[in-house]
Amino acid sequence: MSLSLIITEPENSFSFPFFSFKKQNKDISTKTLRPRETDREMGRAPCCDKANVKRGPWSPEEDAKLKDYIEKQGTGGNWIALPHKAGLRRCGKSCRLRWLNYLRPNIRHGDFTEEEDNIIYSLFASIGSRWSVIAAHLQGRTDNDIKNYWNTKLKKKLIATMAPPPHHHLAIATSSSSASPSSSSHYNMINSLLPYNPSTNQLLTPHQGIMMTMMGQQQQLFYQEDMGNLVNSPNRNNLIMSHQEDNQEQSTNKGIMLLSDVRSGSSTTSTVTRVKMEHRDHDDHHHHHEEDERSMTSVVMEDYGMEEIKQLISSSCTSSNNSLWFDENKTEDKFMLYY
DNA sequence: AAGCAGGGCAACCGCGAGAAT
DNA sequence: TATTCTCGCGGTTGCCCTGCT
Repeated sequence: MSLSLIITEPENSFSFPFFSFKKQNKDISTKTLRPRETDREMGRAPCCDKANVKRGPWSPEEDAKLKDYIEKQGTGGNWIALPHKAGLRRCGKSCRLRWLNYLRPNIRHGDFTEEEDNIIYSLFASIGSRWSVIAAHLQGRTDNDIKNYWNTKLKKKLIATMAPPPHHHLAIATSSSSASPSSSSHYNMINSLLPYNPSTNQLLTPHQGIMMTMMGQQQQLFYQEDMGNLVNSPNRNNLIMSHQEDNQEQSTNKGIMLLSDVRSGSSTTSTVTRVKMEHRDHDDHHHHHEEDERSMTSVVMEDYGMEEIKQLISSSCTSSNNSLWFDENKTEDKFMLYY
């Protein structure tokens, strides 16, 4: 049994509908040359003279000064120099924050509508806590506002309206099944959860899925199985896909299929990974799955590109229990099939 | 009325990334 | 190419207000 699942990842970020994360730059060879390290060693000069700048709440006079200056002169593309020019004893970052979150025109505060709630739910489910992106979808709202609203109200609202998950959870970790490990990135997502509603034996909608993610409970163990690699080359436009004959009961045949691309020169390698769920209180299932993993066979599907694979899987989603999610915000050829 | 606890929110902090030099 | 500067982001902090005892 493997609790880790590695997804090949060609870009710098990766998001699932229920959690997202940024790829951290762990390249030691370049990291040692990064400005951050150099700055730290040398003692980075602060962006402003902390001793001579005012901190804390803004007074109406300061607000007026800042607003007046920006409306007349603009920011000039330099927030650091702005407070001096505007006659303010404030840090440039503080000015920027004040302007963006409070003073700029058409800002709205408080009284989030039901529609806005739903947008936040939906976007949080698909991209996670990228508040600036979420804010971009809500006219007049700032990322700070949404973040505060989420942390203080929406989260509680969700918890209050949804029952805690009784039995099932999906703990997902990353693992690699890539045929080209040199181009792979490994992500550790052990604490993340995938959506699944045990009472209906179905995966959850994005809205519902947030709840599971937020609960932070991992009462169940799940495992992943490798489904092999898809190889899609312009020169050899075949797909080689390992698959497994699944003769398990329908009730256990629930999970998530992850497809992701790794481009290497003219060819693209796509990793296919299926994550399945199991009942912790049924260890027999657990062993049964392990046996199944060994019975993988290979087939060749001619003339399928990534788009065709998507369509193929899409067209196979005839059951209402299935859903296919593409990452609308990313450009990678990556999607998930819930089944 | 005073003290305390919790919630809400504005502001701060530190970091990564990209632009500029 | 290496270094520095600046911006923008998300997480965190801390103040203030409100309600409860």
